[in-house]
Formats: sequence, C-alpha cells, structure tokens
Amino acid sequence: MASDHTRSAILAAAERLYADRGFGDVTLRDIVAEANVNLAAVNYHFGSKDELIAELFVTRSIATNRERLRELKAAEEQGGGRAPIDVILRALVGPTLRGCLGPENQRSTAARFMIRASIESVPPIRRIKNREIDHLRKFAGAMRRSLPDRSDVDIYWGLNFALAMAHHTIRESERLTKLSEGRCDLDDVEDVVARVVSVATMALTAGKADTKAPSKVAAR
Amino acid sequence: MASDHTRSAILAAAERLYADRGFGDVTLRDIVAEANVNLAAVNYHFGSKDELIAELFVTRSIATNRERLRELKAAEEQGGGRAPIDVILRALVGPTLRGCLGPENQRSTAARFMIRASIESVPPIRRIKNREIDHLRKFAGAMRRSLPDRSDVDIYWGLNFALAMAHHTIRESERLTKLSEGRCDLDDVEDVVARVVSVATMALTAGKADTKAPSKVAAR
DNA sequence: GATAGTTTCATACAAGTGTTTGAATTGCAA
DNA sequence: TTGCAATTCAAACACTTGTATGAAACTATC
Repeated sequence: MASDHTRSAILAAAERLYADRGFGDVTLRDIVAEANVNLAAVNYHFGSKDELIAELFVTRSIATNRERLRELKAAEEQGGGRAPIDVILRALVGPTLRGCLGPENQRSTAARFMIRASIESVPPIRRIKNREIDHLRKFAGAMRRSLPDRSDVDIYWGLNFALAMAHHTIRESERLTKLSEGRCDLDDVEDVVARVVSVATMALTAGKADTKAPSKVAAR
Repeated sequence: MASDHTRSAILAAAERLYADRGFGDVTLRDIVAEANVNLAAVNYHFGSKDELIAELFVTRSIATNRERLRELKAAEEQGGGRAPIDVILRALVGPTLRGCLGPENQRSTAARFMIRASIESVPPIRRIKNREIDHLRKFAGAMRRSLPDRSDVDIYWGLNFALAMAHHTIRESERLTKLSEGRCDLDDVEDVVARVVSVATMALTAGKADTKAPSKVAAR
C-alpha cells in the first residue's frame, strides 16, 4: 500500500457528496469524478459500493462511541462505580449531538454525513446499527447502577426516550427551526444537550407515576 | 372511470409490498405482478411511480391528521377553548402510535406501510412531510393556550420532544424490544401512549429549571 | 535494469430501472 | 350495430447502475 492517496481521496469525496446530496442520488461515477480517480478504483480498494459506505459509517460511529464510553467511564470512576443519572445521559447523547449540530456553516463534513446516515438509513448502515446493541447495554447497565430502585422496564424506556430526543432533533433540526421560526436555536448545542438530558432525567427520576394516568405529573 | 379495479389493485399491492420489503427494493414490476395488472397501468393511472407512493402516503396521513384534529378539537371544546396539556399531547401522538404499534400479527398493512415511510423517508414522502408544518402549528397554538406562562421556545421544544419519542419508538420498536429482551411491551399501545404523554407533559410543565443545570430536576 | 507485485486505466458488461408507444380490447352510448 | 372513448396490453426504449476485465503504468526489490 504505497501512498493510500487514491483510497483516501475516494473516502473524502464520498463523504462530502453523501453529506451534501444523500445516498439516494450519488453514484460511484459521481464519487470518482469528485475524487479524480478511475471508476474501477472503488471496487479495487473497497470491494463494493456498500463496503465503501460501511467503512465511512463505521469510522465515524467508532469515534462517537469511544467518546461516549470515555465520558461514561470517567463519570463512573469519579463516583466510585455509580454516576449521577444526568451525567450518564449526557455521556450518551452529548457526543452525538455535538457531532451533528452546531452552526451550519462550520458543520463538518463528517457531521453532515452522520446526519444523512441518520435520515436515510441505507442497508449497509442499518446492518451496522444493528450491532450497536451491546454498546447501548453498557449504558443501560450504568443507568441501572445509578438508579437501583428503578425497574428495568423504566430504565429501557428512559434510554429509548433519551435517544429519541437526540436523534429526532438531529434528523428534524431543519423542520424545528422552520416550525419555531428560528426561535429554537439549534446552533447552541450545549443548550440542546441540556434540554434533552433534563427531560430524560425527569423521565427516569419522576415519582413512579401510574403511567396509565398521565394527568398526574410531577409539577414544579 | 368504469370500475377502478385496476387502480385499487395497484394501490393495495403497492402498499402491501412496500410495507413488507421497503421502498428500496420494490420495483414497479413487482407491484404489477402482485396486482396482476399490466406494467403500463401504473403510469396510466398514476402518472409515475413517485405519484403512486405519494398517493399512498397522503391517504394515510390525511386519516391520521384528521383523527388528531378531531381529538384536539373535542378537548378544546370541552375545556372552553383551553385543553389540559396532556390531553393535547395525547391527541398529537395517540393516533400515530395507535396506527403503527400493537400486536405485530394484527398490524394492518397500512400501519406497516406508515412505519416504512417513517424509516426510509423517500423523496416523494419527504416532500409531503414538509407540508405538515401548518398542521403542527395548530397543536403549537393549542399548547400555548394551555400553558400561557410558557415561552414559545419551550412550547416548540416540548412539541419536538413529544414527536421525537413517538416517532422514534415506532421506528426503533424492534430494537427496543431486542435491547430490553422483551421487557418493554410495545404491543400495549395505551401504555406506550401514556409513557410518551407523561414524559412530554413533564418536559412542558416542570419548573422552569435552568436548562444549563440539568442536575436539578423535579423530583417526585 | 530486469522482474514481480501493486495500482491505475479505458472500456465493456449485464442487469435492472421507470417510462413510452401504438396497437388491441373493452365497455358504454347513440 | 356502430362509433368512440377509456382501458389494457406486449414490447421496446432510453438510461443508469454497480461490477468485471485485461492491458498499461507504476513502484520497489534484487
């Protein structure tokens, strides 16, 4: 592997094009034109189009997952094996939100690519996401240790809702901006993180309200 | 328009196939084979493949939106123009969740189709979803009337989070089942609705906690 | 500087796609 | 029955897609 030049040019061009135009209408020919390499180079270096997409996605998600676990581990060590629930949730959704939101003009190609991946959900990416369960289980474990009185069901629902708010906000950030006529500031990433963590924490710590009677809520 | 037989056979076959296998790998030829009609019939009756998909999606979302507004209107009339926030939220997420969740074996084709539409987000469907903003504004208005002390920003975030939890739970219902090893019962739709409404209500009614300090949460 | 292994290249391939065409058929009204 | 429009049909069209091929160019080793 002499220089890797072609290989990395393909990766960079593919990520940029997918980020800008989505998986749907970017062909291999578009990518090799952007990268100034030969059409056959993609199959030579990656085997197939799907493997190219998979490599892009895996690289980025490994980075996010590592950051997530780093924050989680730090929090648990500091707390002697038990971290506060909001810190755990922040470790869960913070890296993803920070990676995907922020001022649009300075949003990295990688970030925009990950937004696309979260919106379009193409087969090779779905396959990888399905392997993420073990990773999420680590968070479920930490959450259980943090809230030992909480039932497993509640823990999983809390985890689900936290991810829901983070991912949906990323996916639909444009629509939320339009709907709120710019009042919701999605460039203030730390505010978004704080809002998601706050709500998810409430969901997990509010009195074990009878879920069948949602009118009774923890007020104030 | 003599009998409409061909037209509705195409619609039924398309919805079934898309529901089962997704938009990605269902071709017009698959559809006409399933419907036992000629290939050209699709373009004759619908103009194009995209218009066929759009018609399917529009039909279903009109039904859901009508149900949403019906519940909202009923609640506001009963409360003299001001409905409780959790009832509004229930009108927002209830119809969607009821339409998409429930025991898998009795899940209607329409429901499975809408789940697909929510997962894959193909161009004609995205175009339609973008027109949904007016519909959501009606709910934002009702929420504002219900919680006059709340800032617009908080209202929109609450609306966003409510939709987030509902849609993400639908999209990832399979993963949540696997992650929780079946402990989270997604067939109990009313429980899911109650959980989503409960958390969203908390998000909107909890003391105006400083969103920058999420550790302080409304406990019990 | 010959050689072997790697990488690049132009080109072709095979298959599948949505769409169009124009003739055949059908169904209904006069 | 005749005439006319609506519908159905088989076939082909035009195009795009990812992938494979085999020769050419390059690179490093001996």
